[in-house]
Amino acid sequence: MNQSNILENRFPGRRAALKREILEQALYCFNELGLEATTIDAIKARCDTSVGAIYHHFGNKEGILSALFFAAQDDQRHRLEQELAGANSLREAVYSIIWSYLDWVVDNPEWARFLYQARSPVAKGPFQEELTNRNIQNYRKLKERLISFGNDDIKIIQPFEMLFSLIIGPSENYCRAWLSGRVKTSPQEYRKEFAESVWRSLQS
Amino acid sequence: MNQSNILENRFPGRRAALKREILEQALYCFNELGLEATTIDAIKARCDTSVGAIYHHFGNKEGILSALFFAAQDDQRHRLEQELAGANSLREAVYSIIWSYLDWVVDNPEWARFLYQARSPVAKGPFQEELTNRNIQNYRKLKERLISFGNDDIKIIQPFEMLFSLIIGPSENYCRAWLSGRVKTSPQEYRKEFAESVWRSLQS
DNA sequence: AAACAAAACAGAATAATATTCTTCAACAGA
DNA sequence: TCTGTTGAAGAATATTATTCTGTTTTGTTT
Repeated sequence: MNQSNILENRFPGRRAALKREILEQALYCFNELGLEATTIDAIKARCDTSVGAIYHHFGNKEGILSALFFAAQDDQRHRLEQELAGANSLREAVYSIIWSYLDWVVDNPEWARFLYQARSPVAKGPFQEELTNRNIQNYRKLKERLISFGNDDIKIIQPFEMLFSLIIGPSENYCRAWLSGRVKTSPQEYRKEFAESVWRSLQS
Repeated sequence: MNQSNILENRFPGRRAALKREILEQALYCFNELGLEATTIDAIKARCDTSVGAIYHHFGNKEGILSALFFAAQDDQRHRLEQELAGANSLREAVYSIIWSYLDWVVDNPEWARFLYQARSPVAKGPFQEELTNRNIQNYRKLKERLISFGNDDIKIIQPFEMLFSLIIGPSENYCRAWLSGRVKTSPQEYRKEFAESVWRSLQS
């Protein structure tokens, strides 16, 4: 049972019920068994439907993968934009990015886990271009938002392409470790420390 | 053609020639086509051998994947240990970790690319336990090495499990972006900036 | 060198899995 | 009600992974 409503937001209505069900069970299978080890048959069995229905909705296995991936990514980005909208300085913006990221992962661990492992396959599959476009788009928007605050209150010495890695890198690495069980403490416990550390790292 | 000798180090000698060849071509296929899209037949065709030979050497597709993965990981760790051995302070140690990481990725881009995308599958497959053990081992060793310098010259406020993410997170994120083509500038150009930024982030 | 055992290799046969195709049912709009 | 469109089922097919059996090469022992 998924407490979040990522699927309901993206595929609303009664008629999409089976579509959502397939995606939900596929998400479970992918996370539990791994991408390659998950068979259409396994998904079919878990939601008690037919191969015909699955292929009707998604075309092929990659279609399921991509649908899940983009749903998750959009939800994550949506959260980011909400948080970022309230920021009134570069410092607040950096904090927003980090906190919204950590919060989202903690709120949607299964989706986050999937997002990490599905990126490479999606990046190579038939949705390659769509993914690239989205990334460029998101990247540009974020850049403009950050630049909008100006550099006055603090000198940001790093080039921009590096800046993004400095901001999100530590949180991302920790979340991966947490989702894989390598570390036990919830990322949320370190919210403050992550944001402050990053902010320190940005001072010239 | 691979200029590095990761394979020759790990599977030396004349008799392992085909084994190395299979791995090299498999690496190429996995990176080019993706893990799932790579078929045994495609690998077979590229090194002009038989399915029998492939299965004799690796058991199954996951066997190939895992052999490549552990070869790469060991080489990367080896480089880290070499660099780390020369460090005389916590500051130098942090620099060593970051620099050896960036250098290794730049020297072995194909291997690095593979390492990122193969982690999840290997972590779930039959070598799950071996991977976990190695990680625990490496993690412990690194921790002890860092602790050996003492906290005297600088206060490290973060808990240790978080510390590792602060050190390697930014570099890792940037390398992923670089290997996927999202950013163009070589990680090596930012060697200094990455290390200095991280060191700043660690000051209390 | 001859004999033997073990490993390397080849390729046909089989099994597992993804995908297509044909058919029928539910449903929305005229 | 009729009609075209979408949803769904499951048998049939195609693709791919894996097994199995036999042959060759290699290394070792006598």
